[in-house]
Amino acid sequence: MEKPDKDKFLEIFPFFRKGVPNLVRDLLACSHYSETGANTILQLEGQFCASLGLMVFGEKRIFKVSETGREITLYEVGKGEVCILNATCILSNTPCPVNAESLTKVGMLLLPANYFCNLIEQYQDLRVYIFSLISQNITSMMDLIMEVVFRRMDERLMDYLVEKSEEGKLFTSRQRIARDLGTAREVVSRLLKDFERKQLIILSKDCIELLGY
Amino acid sequence: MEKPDKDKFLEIFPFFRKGVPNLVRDLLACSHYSETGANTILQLEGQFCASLGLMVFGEKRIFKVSETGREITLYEVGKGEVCILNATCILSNTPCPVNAESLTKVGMLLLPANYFCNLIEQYQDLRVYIFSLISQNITSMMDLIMEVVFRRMDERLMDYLVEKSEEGKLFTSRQRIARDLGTAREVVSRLLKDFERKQLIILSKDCIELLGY
DNA sequence: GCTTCCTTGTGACAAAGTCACGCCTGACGC
DNA sequence: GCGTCAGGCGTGACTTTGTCACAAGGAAGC
Repeated sequence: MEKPDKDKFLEIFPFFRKGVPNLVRDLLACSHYSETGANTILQLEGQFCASLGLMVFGEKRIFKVSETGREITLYEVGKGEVCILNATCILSNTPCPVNAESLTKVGMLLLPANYFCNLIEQYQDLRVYIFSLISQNITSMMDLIMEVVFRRMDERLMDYLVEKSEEGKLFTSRQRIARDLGTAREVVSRLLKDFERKQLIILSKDCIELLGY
Repeated sequence: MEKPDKDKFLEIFPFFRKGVPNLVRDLLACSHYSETGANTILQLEGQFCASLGLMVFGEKRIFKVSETGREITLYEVGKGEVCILNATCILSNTPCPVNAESLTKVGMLLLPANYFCNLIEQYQDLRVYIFSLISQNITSMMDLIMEVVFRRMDERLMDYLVEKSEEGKLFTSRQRIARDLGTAREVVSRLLKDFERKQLIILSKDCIELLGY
């Protein structure tokens, strides 16, 4: 795939349709296009962000790692989205507090940090866009805190299965599920077996099948 | 106490010293001053924020409540600070996702939502201020998630005791500690007794005394 | 064939949350 | 004085969750 033109860009980022056309022109003029394979580290905790990544296609996950190696996925960023921590780190000139990893092959428009700072000063539309992203993100952070502090793991796991499955089927390793939920692989295994015993799911090689589907 | 004048305001919010003087003038002109007693609910989850509260003195805590009644304190806001969720909710016109409660008697400058939106469009200094608040806050949310997901409660409790105590002494109920940490009262009791057994603290009526002090 | 890496299963144990119960104390009204 | 009521606290039993050590299986590469 090539760097998107203006029409293609507006198709992917429909938010900018309502704004002034110059913003899109400048965004495209200042950024360059880059693709990366699946399962590649895109950002390490503690590093400064060189540029803002506007996702053209694919998905990446934003996550934290504990000292003991356990992980938790904070959120995922997909087509037509921007990682809000990426934006705030650039705007506040602070190092990035999280890691990022591509889940699929990804294509991004990379807007260098200083251009992004200029554009956000210049265009009210862009400020509104970023603010709305921030508020959504903070709210989702709150929800995540609620999840991990107050909810039981079996509920969280079942929600995860329902959300991530397609047509009642999910082909994700327990390891990966544990990493997303912020728990241990053993816990996921245990709970999945409980679910099977309660006839909520069927476990077969590489596949978790939801019976309620 | 009365509504602060310009000098008093700059003493409390030194950030605005470097900015244009008109911003402070407008901030003061548009806001009114209000005081509230200790332990009073200032904001309920789900309600829209009528105005931005600039803390002149006192402290409030921002917290979440679970269905079962357990609580966790997300952060506290003190003199010279602004609650960032308050700001983002106004700017994104979304209902507030958290509760707020005064811990002491508090005095706030209340800047009505629409004035705040106007001022932030008008003054770059104010935008920079809010952005820096947001990035700090998001980072502190990340830290909180790391805490609750990855760290053990005894470590978190000991950190809490050290941070909150003055001259090695703390006069906080176990109930309140549990509410701050997002755990149950019984857990706090149990751990404090462990600490005492290990000769890390001395428990007496109403007081927790740190021995390492 | 072999090694290497990733994933999984298991049982035992430790840490943390839940629940039911009862005690104490201070505030309030009578 | 007295009763009562709410809030804080302590306890033990139990469940849920995280940790650890160990073993086994499968896929990929050589």
